[in-house]
Amino acid sequence: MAGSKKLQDIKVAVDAVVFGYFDKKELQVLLIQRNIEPFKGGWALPGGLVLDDENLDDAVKRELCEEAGIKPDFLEQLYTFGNVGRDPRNRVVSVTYLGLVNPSYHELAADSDADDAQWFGINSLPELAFDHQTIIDTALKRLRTKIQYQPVGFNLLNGEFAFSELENLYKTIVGQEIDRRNFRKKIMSYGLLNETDNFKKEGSGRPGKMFTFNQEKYKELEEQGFYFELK
Amino acid sequence: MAGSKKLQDIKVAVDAVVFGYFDKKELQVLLIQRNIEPFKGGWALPGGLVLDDENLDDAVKRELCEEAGIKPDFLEQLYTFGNVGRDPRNRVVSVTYLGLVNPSYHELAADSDADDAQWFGINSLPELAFDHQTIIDTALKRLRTKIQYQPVGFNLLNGEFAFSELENLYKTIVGQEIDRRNFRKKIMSYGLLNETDNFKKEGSGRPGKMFTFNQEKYKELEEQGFYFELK
DNA sequence: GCAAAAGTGTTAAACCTACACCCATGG
DNA sequence: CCATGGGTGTAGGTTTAACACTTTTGC
Repeated sequence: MAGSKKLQDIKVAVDAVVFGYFDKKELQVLLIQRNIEPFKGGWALPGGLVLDDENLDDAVKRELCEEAGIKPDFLEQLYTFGNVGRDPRNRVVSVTYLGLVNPSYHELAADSDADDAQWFGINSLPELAFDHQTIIDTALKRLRTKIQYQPVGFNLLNGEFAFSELENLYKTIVGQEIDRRNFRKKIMSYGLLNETDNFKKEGSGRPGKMFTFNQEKYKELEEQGFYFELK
Repeated sequence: MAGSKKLQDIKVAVDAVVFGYFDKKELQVLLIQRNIEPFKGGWALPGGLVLDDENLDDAVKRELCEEAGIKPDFLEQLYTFGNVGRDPRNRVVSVTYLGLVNPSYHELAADSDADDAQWFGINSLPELAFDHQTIIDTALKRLRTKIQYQPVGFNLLNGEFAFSELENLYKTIVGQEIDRRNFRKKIMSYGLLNETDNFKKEGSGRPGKMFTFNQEKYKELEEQGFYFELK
């Protein structure tokens, strides 16, 4: 760390790309309508400046809570965007996060000042402020990769889910057909799903068994060098 | 981006973990001896504050050039460390990078103000300033993972290398024995190595053919959805 | 001719892929 | 009884893993 230059004038922000997966259609992204300039009235990722005495992780969590009443089930650092000129006002370096929430957040809470927060389908996003479209692209790419070697998909489902929901989720995220039988065999072979006594009731057709993901067992296996992997 | 709070007082720095691989032993990390407080006289990663009108990537490149006369063959963002208290003076958020250099950097340039830059074996690091040990740990972990699904190892070798050098590199980084025959078959099967007419002269035993890595072909294949992978 | 590293094939096991029919439910 | 989605097995091909001897060179 050198630095003998005048006074650095750079702001540090955090922004989050939070994905949700509701009603078996496309992935959704959480956006906030801006009520200040620049891009006033436009849509942007939730986020904001980091407080002086606040860790980065805490800052994102705070912003998500304040702006949308959301506590993601999964949240990890994505990438730091800091090019000159990405914010027209002054230099802002933004540490971005990738978040995943379960379907209980479909209806955004009426508590909090969340009235300008909204879910948008990944394929029908509005024009976005700053370089936020790039950030979303980066997040999507990461999610697509990550879901193939870490069991993060479960964070987008309810605690209890039918197998077909998992199937649809993977089809949606990876964006291609999967072989139902092979997929089930593979997932089941890891022994990470616990069968419950419940059955999926909504929808037509034969009701499917509900499963839960065994997080503890996964952690255990992981420590022994096990790698979740789909191909 | 909310922010109506007083004035944010956070500095933005970049730091780099640059790895080198020389004389077939352990991986080496580039460290700089600090000549200012805090940790004056101690060892730290190369890096420093970002200039107001400078992109993050440019900032790391500049610092590496200034502090050690090095231009890495491979350089990518690693992680952003920004916890309160990681710098005893004031709040510093550090965007860290992972860099790889080829063996021509073994002797650090006499140009530049590089006299306090030095290579340290990954297993014999001195006490490090700030949270730099954590950063190195993160970088090592990333390198170990990355080398298994992206051909980054070649950036640690000379343009022309013997197969055994590649072998040793993988053994060193992954930290376990590999089957020479299977490894060679696998690598060769990708058709990404060009045979040269040269032979390795140093060392005893039968001289090995020298190869070069075909970067162009790799880029091409990559665009067609090809994934380099070792297992 | 000895020590040191380079070069090379085969076989069994594991894993992946492709593929189609019957089952349980609600209407 | 029909429509809808749930649940299941097998065979062929590909990939991985394990394993040891011959070749070339310098000394």
